Amino acid sequence: MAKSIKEIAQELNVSKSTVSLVINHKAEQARISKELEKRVLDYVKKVGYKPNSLAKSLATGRSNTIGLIVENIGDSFFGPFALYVEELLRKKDYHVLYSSTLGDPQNAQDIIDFMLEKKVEGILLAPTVDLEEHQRKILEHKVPLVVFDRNSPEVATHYVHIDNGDSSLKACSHLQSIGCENFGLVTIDSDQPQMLARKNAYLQFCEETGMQARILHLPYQNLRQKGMTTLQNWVAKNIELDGLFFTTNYLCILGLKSLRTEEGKNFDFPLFSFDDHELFDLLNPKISCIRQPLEPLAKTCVKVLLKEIDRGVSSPKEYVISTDLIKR
Amino acid sequence: MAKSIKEIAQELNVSKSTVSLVINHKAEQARISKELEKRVLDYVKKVGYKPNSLAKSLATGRSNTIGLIVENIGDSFFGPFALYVEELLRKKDYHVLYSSTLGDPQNAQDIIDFMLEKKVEGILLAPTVDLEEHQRKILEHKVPLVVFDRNSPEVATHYVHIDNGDSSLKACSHLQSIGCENFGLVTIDSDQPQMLARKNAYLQFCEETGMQARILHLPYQNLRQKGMTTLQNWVAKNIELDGLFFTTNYLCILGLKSLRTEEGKNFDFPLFSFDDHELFDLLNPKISCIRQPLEPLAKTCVKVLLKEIDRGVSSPKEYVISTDLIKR
DNA sequence: TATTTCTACTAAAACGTATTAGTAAAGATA
DNA sequence: TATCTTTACTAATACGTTTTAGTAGAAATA
Repeated sequence: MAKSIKEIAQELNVSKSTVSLVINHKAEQARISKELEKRVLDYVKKVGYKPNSLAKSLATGRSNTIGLIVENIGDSFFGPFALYVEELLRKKDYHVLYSSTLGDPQNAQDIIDFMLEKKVEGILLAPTVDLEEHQRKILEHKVPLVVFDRNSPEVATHYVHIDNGDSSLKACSHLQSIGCENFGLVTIDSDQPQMLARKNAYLQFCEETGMQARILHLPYQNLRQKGMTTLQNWVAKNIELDGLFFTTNYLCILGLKSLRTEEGKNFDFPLFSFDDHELFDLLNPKISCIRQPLEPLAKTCVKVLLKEIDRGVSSPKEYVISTDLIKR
Repeated sequence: MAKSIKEIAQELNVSKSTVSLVINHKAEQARISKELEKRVLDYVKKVGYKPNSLAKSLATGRSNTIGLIVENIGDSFFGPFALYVEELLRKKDYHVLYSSTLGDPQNAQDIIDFMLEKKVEGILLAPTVDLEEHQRKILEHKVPLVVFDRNSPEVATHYVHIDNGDSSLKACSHLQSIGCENFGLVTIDSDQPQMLARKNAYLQFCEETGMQARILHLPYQNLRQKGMTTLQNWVAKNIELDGLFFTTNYLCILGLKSLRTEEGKNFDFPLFSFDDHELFDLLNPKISCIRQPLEPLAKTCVKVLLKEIDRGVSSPKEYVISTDLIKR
């Protein structure tokens, strides 16, 4: 059914080269006559020719595809982010090959290998732990790489991210401004730099204001199982708490769920989330948050990556996107 | 940097065939001696050979990739669904090429063409309007196709879906059982079969119970702009309403947002959503819903598609997944 | 010893495309 | 008319792999 250039050439009694040149709009430059050009074009249209892009990529060395590697395409940050990326790249005639690592380095390795084998022209990566070596591998293959959201400082790459420290300070100030004098921080037991930055800003705020720091580290592994009771116990123990600052939206959701569980013991202090969520403005009490502006984030990632692809790999830079404080 | 089989062969003073056969674990079958096999294997490992999967696919006709086409990878149904699909296929050594149509047939056409050109081995499609022709095209190319969630009845394909009518009846009965005697239906102005099925079940329920049918059709286009006020006016006009049944979760969210807007006029009747949402159990009043079991849905889609790929295209069948009624 | 069988490989073709060097025929130049 | 240009193409090679048919030499058979 699907005809190849070879077949078309035979059926038209011309050479493969002619057909290929015409199809790729190089008829003029190759001095193909207008008549023949039209004959080929018409026939190509008639039989509904579709190029085999594998062969094409093999011959040209270009795949017009970029890889997007995230932790979880199903979550409320990466999903919409991926959509923006796809939209932006569609306009530039690129396609996106996405994949989720689920935080598993083995998955990440497989995905990266797969993408390199597929000859993606560039990779957009939100790294999880222990990915330094893979990043190096990508760079060794001369494949442009842009890292976003998280970063492993040991490998120098282009890095697009929000200002975690500054945003975190904004959050603290907001909580203070609405009357919280003893709010705690709930974060994840992980040394991801963005998490550390958020925590450190909180600590800095404590130091500057003299507020006592109260920090809960929830386990990164099996958060679902242990997280809720740990949080409940912690809140029960620290009765002087009058506000909670969650360093991610999924932690905040977990907080909402666990603090609601014991019907009578509803908390009655403000919650603040780093990262927005579709329904935060519907909840009671309303959740204020830091919102990562997805579109600017995606735009910057795409712009930087495309530039790398166009002009070749350049020396790594950092790109900081500022966040919005959403008061509710 | 990246060596090819050809280079490796030269450097080892053997033929390309030998290297290829060894790499593909066909050394024994091709009577390559153990010693040579080891020599090749060692060298291949040493130089970190990675096959060029474009060339491989071109030669074998297999891409080990399947396409997943949804409306919006960023939404709370398709995102997590996609993750399940990816996980399931990863186990079978397949990779997923996803893409979002955003409901635009032109996008859909481009995406399908792209996927066919990339020689995906099968396609999983949640069709939007006017996709009949594309589905035909896919089938013409002899590419296995499984349609899910929505369906255009004009083209016969494998179709995995939930039982919309039955689920809708369950929803109605539930609302009745908790005391609603005059609940209305809020749906979308679209002739997608699954929406019609949900509506028709409601009508059937009305007929059987004698309840007066009250249906609001919100515009599919620019829902965001017009939806809220339309809904507000409708609810204000129909004062006898004592419950609302939304045919999708995004309509329910819209409902929550618009009915909350006028602070004083909070509604005080139950809402029911077709499709769950991560935060529905946190809202007040709690939202009961029909939940589409994502995992069984994904499992069935993948199973059917892989079977088609394995055994060749077979005559279309329907697969119905039953839903869960979540009472809150 | 002449023939067959086995061993351990390799040569060659194929997948479908892009690209560059080459060429035959016609036209222009001197 | 002999040479140079231009026109309008095509042949050949390359991309990196898989696969099948083939082959030289050794071993076994008769």
